[in-house]
Amino acid sequence: MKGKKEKESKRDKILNAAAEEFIEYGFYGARTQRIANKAKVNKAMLHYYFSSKENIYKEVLKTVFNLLIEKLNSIKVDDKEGRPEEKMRQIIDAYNEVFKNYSNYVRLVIYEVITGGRYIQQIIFENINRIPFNPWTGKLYKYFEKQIRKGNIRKLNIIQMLISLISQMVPVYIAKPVAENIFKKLGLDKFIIEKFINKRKEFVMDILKHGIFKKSNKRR
Amino acid sequence: MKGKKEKESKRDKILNAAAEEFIEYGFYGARTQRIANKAKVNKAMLHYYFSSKENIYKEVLKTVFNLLIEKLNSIKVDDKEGRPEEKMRQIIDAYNEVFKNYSNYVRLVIYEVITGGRYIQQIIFENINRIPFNPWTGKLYKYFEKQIRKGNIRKLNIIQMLISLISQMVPVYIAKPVAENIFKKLGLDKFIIEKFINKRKEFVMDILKHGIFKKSNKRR
DNA sequence: TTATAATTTAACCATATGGTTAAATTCAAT
DNA sequence: ATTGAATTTAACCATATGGTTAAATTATAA
Repeated sequence: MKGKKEKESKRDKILNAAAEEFIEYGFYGARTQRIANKAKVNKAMLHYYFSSKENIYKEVLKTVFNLLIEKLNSIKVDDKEGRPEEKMRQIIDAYNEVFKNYSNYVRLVIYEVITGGRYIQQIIFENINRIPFNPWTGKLYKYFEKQIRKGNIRKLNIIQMLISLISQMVPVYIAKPVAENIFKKLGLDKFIIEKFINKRKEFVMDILKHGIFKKSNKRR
Repeated sequence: MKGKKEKESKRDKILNAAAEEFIEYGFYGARTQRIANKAKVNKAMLHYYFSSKENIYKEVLKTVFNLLIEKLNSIKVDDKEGRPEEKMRQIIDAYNEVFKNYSNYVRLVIYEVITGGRYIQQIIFENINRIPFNPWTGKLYKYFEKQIRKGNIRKLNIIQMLISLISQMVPVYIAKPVAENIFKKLGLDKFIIEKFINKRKEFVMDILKHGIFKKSNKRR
């Protein structure tokens, strides 16, 4: 999970193996023996390093969360340069890239949320200030706040807008395997899906361009 | 799961109990003994009616899928009446109502998709013609196709647009419990979440109004 | 090299698990 | 009331499960 230069520690091997297992089976369906097999360790090592299956899951979630937040936070939203529209494009590109490259981790976060989110809510609570779209300190939030103040985008609820931005991008990566199998069953070329997904960010940009920017900012 | 007038059959009791169990624990984490307890039947009855845990899951998924599709298909998209913008509002209202009222079933579908979708892909394949947004026979698809032809909305990819429409509405219902717990931990009133969610469809309508309708169709 | 700490192992544990089976019970038709 | 079919039950099964433990092995420091 961390691409460190030195040999992967046993603890990290376990975490990586566990992440795979939780992504595929969820917490309740994950099996400690399978995790041990994947990590090529004796099952008791899981308990030596983590004490319980639950602790492994918590640690995996924390690690996944930290990685995703780090990636999302590495996106520059400094408004000193670039037209607002161009900046929006960069944000969409960058976010899309994260969701695309880490779709398995996104999958795990979604699993956690749909099964009640008891663990991730604590993680979010403890890291609320690191989240780029939190309405108190989030740098992405502040960026859009400023654009509204400057008159570049319409006055609207920023959180609602950010939910729209993110929620339009995520599903295609999550549903891709299913869509491809269905296309296969329909005798269609799954290459169509790839093309469709590659167009997704452009479509989202198009909708948001028309949807939130003031008219004078738009290039037809 | 089916609100029939007569007393709920034992088979249906099992399906309802199983749906609850699968929603909470997923397929792999669900336990047949718990399903039996929830349904107030002896565990062997699950096998008498359904043969295996897998068959129960398939049947639950099929039933959930059928119900959701039925609800989504009951929405009139006849374009003989009402302005396109008003019609869009009705579609958003109606879809929002389905996602809100059946958020647990949506949760299960999402679970199935993120864990590989092996069962639901077959269900979708077999019912492709009933899906309102399928690009060959879907009535929602055809509706938007016509609006584009009539010049009421911009020329755009309809599937991309429908993904945008749906994907903007679903997450708030899925994340609601988690968000409420986080707000609670932050000492904030969870009533804010309820208000926020109630505004969601209006926001989605606003974005799509600006985002897809041609200029002469818009009321500022 | 030795002693200690850290890591790892193999065996174990009590219980859980999806599924099976034969007997008991209930239902429906005559 | 009787018979056969359908349903239900209690017990069972072989294996799986998360976790425990003491011994063995390895690593580290002096």
